[in-house]
Amino acid sequence: MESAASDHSIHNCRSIERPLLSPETTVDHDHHGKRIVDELDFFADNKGRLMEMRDQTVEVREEGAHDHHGVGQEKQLPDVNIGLNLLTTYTGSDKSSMDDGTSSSRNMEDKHRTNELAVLQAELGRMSVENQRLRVMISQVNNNYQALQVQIVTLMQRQQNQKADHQTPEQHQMINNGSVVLEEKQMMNGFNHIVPRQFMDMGRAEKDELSQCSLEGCRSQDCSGSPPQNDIVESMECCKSTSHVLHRDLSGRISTTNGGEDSPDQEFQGWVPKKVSKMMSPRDVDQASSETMSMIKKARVSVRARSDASMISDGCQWRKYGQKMAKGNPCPRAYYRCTMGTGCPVRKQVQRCAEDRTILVTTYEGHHNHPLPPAAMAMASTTSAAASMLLSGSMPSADGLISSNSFLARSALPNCPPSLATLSASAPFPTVTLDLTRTPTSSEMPLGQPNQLPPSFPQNMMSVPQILGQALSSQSKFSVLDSFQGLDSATHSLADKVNAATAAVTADPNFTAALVAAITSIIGNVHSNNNTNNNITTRNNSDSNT
DNA sequence: CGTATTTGACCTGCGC
DNA sequence: GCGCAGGTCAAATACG
Repeated sequence: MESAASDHSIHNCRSIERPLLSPETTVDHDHHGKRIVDELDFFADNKGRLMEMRDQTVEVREEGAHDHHGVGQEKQLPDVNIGLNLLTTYTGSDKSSMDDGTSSSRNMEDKHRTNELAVLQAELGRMSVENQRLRVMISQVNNNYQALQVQIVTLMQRQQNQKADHQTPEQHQMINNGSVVLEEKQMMNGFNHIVPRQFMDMGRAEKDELSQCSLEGCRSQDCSGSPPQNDIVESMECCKSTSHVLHRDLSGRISTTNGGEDSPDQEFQGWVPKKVSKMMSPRDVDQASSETMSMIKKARVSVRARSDASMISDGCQWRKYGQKMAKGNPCPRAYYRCTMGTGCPVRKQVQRCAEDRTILVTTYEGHHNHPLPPAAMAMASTTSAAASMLLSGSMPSADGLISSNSFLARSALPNCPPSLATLSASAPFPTVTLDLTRTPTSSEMPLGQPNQLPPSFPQNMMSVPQILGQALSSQSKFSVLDSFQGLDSATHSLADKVNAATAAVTADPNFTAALVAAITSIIGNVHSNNNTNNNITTRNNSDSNT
């Protein structure tokens, strides 16, 4: 009976999706030759704007550089210069041959153009100053971030030393095992590179640490049935084990003794086969579930966007592994997993809104354990930061439990309009919802930014990096820090600077996409390109040299 | 033939 | 304990 209804519903929904798969619809092929059916390119508009902005930024910087040397405008502004020379030549050499009547009018025209030129020059000068100010701000942000990073590394090393001093005999035995020693070495070798990623993936790191622990637990205790992991997974797990130290120490919550180290919660094992969890003893499972599920929730980031496409393109490769009818929604929910990295734990659910089927709801869960292409960096960093923020806010601090709702609402997304980003810590999973189907009102726009976004979808998508950049790249990260460490003053001042920089950036929508994407990339992937923040300037410098 | 998708079955958690 | 719903698995199928 129900199945008949479900089938009917499925059929109905397919009738919605089928046209998208019809020959006249776009069936895309990415560079890997894999088929991507009718995706909405989430950052296509953004990318285009990024390219535009890059060019514009280069121009501004060139002008600004000349401006600082006090050089005249003729060299630096060839376009304007051409007009000026033409005017000068024209009014000078041909003046005698000109009719008197036309001559006076041309003089007026020349004066008018000269005034226009002066206005333009003043505008350029103002833009140059603004540009310089933004560069200084970004530089300050980067410096402060690096300083914090150093503190984190120092803290991690200190805690790791303490951990080594207090290792249980079991752990000593594990480390004496050859493979584990190798992992430890790899971990330490990649230490400096891992830190920023861990910093971003703190929320997931907690899950990952558990998966790592569960795997190690299998190796050390039930090695007989443990399936061999490939090298990639091994190395990734090494990274996770480092984050394990970081997060446990910072949160001060996860027990370092006996079963806590081996908590085999299947919920956090990424794509480890179920066989692994089944090999856990019931005692371990119980202990793990009691320890982890009581304090950890699965953080999710949900994005609502209007789209006729069956899936939004976020730069990652996804493989569909299931589809299910959800209660209360006639449209089926599709389940995807990331296939860009081996054993990547990231999943996403795609479902159309029951009330408005033009709205596509994409829910991300987990953090990528592999390098991401630039196109995927923005969304991945966003979801990572949002999930981390959510977990950090819902996790207890040293002073006690932080109310996730109030804490997050006030500190995590202070610049994000409530209508665009909402936080929910309700069961079963805490979720950040970014509603891209709405346009913020002027009163909702952060930092007094005027509402310049028409409600049409492509324009609306421009709000994504704004929201993400403001709310997640800056604020959420610091809220994570605040909840973990006693770096309040430093981080608050840093947050203030980021706020100021963000305010300056968002004041000019033309800069928003490029700068926010850059900042997001910096925060999300500092370890791989620690000078990414300088890329804006260095690249422009190199461009200006060419 | 290899890979991706589909889809029914199965597992798990939760409420009653 | 039972049923429901969400989530995942894996064999079957489709596709290039």
